[in-house]
Amino acid sequence: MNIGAVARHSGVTAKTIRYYESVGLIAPAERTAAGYRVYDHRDVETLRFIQRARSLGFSVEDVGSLLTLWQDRQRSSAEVKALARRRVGDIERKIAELAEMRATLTDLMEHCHGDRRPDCPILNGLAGSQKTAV
Amino acid sequence: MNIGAVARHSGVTAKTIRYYESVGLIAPAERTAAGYRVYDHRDVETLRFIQRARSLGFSVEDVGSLLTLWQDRQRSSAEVKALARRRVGDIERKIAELAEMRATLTDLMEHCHGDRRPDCPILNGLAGSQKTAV
DNA sequence: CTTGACCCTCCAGTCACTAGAAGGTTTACT
DNA sequence: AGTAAACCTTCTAGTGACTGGAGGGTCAAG
Repeated sequence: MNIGAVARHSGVTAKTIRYYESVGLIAPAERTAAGYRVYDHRDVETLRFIQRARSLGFSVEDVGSLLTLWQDRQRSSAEVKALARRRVGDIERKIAELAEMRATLTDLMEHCHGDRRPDCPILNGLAGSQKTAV
Repeated sequence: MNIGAVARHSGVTAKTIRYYESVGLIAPAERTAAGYRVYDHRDVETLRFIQRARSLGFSVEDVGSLLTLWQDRQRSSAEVKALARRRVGDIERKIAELAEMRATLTDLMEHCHGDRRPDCPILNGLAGSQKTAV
């Protein structure tokens, strides 16, 4: 399988696959005489795994750890669970932060009539009034 | 006021102030004979404005628009409100996405006993089982 | 007159790709 | 055999929003 085929099957673009190889997330692929990278169905699975982990917000570095754990039959599931738990904590902090931003913004918006008049409480709020401080 | 003082008063680091100048977000500062940047209390206010807007997740480009609107005494509040509304939309999409990630991850975690046994539903889930697909 | 705190510019690195240039290979069709 | 399209290769550079560091100049106090 060439890189294009594996890209289609895994959902990871050819560019990104080369990138993953260059940063050591995946092992360098075998090559044909002409220098083309060759893959098999296990590589497709690995790339799918990577893609799902990335879509869950794991960093490429985290995915590296997960891959090692995935491929190591001896690993304890506690390690994986710990990694996942940290990740959930990160996600929750991020959500809380965004919710706070939204609250501040909607609060500012509620006081803005949003018409042609130049007086705008949103800008006043951004300019530093205490009552809307984050 | 030197850049260090304005940094302390505005909460934006000196590095970042220079960066903002370099990308045109703020006007180039006046200089002393020795080449030191000189600021006044209006610059501190502008930088505070920028920081608050950035902390609400506006991109530097958006902050540029907001700054223009802030400094334009003739502008309508409708423009500002539209920008804020788009931003709230962005935030909500982001929150929804993160909530989905969290749901998938906690779901996977609930089925992982987290002891020393290598059987781990998180990894199995990441490897592509349909029932935990995102 | 020296110490230390401050300032300057410029270059490189971060993260996770993505775009594009310049060129080689393979496949299908005529 | 020729050719055109679709593939592949490497390389460089760009994204956003900074951050770190090198290598140097300036200023105020003691």
